[in-house]
Amino acid sequence: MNTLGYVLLSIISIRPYTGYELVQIMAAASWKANHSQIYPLLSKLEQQEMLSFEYVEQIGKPNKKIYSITEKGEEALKDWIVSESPDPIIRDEFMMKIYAMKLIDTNTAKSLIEKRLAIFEEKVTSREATLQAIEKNHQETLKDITSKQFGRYIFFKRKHQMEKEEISWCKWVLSLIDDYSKTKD
Amino acid sequence: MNTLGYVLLSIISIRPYTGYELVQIMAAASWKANHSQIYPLLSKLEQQEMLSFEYVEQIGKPNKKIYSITEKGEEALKDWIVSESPDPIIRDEFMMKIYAMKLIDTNTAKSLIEKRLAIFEEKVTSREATLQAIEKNHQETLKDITSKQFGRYIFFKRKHQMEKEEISWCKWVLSLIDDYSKTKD
DNA sequence: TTTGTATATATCAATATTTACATATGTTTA
DNA sequence: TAAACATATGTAAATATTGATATATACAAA
Repeated sequence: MNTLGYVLLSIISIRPYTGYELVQIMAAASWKANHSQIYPLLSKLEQQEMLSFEYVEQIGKPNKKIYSITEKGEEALKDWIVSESPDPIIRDEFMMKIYAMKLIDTNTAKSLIEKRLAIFEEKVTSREATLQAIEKNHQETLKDITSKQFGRYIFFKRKHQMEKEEISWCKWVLSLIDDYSKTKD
Repeated sequence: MNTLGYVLLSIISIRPYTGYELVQIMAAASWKANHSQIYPLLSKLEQQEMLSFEYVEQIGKPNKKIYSITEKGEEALKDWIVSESPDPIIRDEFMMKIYAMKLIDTNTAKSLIEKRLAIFEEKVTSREATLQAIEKNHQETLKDITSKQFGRYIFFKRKHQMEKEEISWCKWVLSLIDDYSKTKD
C-alpha cells in the first residue's frame, strides 16, 4: 500500500466517510488529492479488505459508498503509525516566489503579501469554526487522549496555529516594506 | 515550464548554483526534489535559454556546472511571481498519523511526539545558524527590501517560526498526555 | 581494508499525481 | 433561463516524482 492509502485509513479510522468527503478532508488538511486518485485507491483498499463499504441509495442526489475501516485495515494502520515518518514535504509556491522578491517592485510585492494575508485570514476563520464545533460537541472527551476526537482535535489545533503564524509573518513583512518605503521618502 | 522549473529559477536568481547545491537547498526548504529531477530540468532550462552554465573543472572532486539565470529566465520568473499561487501542499505523514492517535497506547504516542520534538529542535538549531550567518554577513542590506538577500532572509525567518511552533505544539500535546496519565492514577 | 560519506552529474523504470473526459440530478446565481 | 455549483463516482492520458543504477575521486570511520 502507498502513503496516501494509509492516510485515508487514518481518516476513516475516526469514522466512516465517502470518497467525496475524503477529497474535501484532504484539501482542508492541505494534502490535496484529486478524486481521480481517491476513488481508485478506495476500491483497491476495499479489495485488499482494509476497508469495507456500504452502498447508500439517495433521492435527488447521486448514490454513494460509505467506507469503514476493517480490523485488517486497523492493524495495517497501527504498523504504519509506529513506523518512521519522513520529513514533511511543503510545496508552497508563494514562499518560493518570496525568495526572488527583489525582482518585483515594492507595490506589487506588497499586494502579493496582502493577498496571502487575506487568504490565510479566511482559512483561520473557517478553521476556528471547525474547532469550535469540536469543542462544543466533544467537550468532555477532548481531554481523553484515547477518544476518537482527540487526534483530530490536536491536528486541527496545529493547523490553526500554523495559519495564525502565517498571518503574523505577513504583517511583519508588510511592516518591513512600510519602514523601507518611509526611508526612501 | 513546470512549477519546479520556476522554483529553481527563483533560487538561482539570488546567485548561481550547481545542481548538487540546489538539491540541498530544496531539501532545506522542505520542497524535496531528487537529483534525478533536478539535473534533467536544469539541462532543459539551459536549452530553453532560461539558464546558462559555466563548466568548472576541479581537482580531487568531480567537475561541476554552475548555473546562472539569463535575462529571458528572469522575465519568465517575474511573470510567474505575479501569477496566482495555488494553496500550499503539505504532505506531513506524522500529522496524518496523529489523526488516528487513539489506536496506539499512551507511551508509544508519547515517544512518537518526543521524537518529532527532537527532530524539530535540530531543525531550529541549524536554521538559527543559517539566520545568524545571514544577519552577520548582510546586516546593512537586510532592511533593504530590494536587496538580493531580503527574500531569502524573510523566507528563512518564516521557516524558523514554523519550526519553533511545531516544538511548542509538541510540548503542549505532551502536557495533555501527562495530564491525562495523572487522572488515570 | 572495506564500508560509508561527501562531492558531482546522468539516465531509466516504477509509481504517484494532475488534468481532462464522462455521467447524472438538484439548487443557486447571473 | 442559461450557466455555474454542489453532490457523487468513475476512467484514461499526461506529467511529476521517487527509487534505482551508473561513474569517479577523496576522506573518514569501522
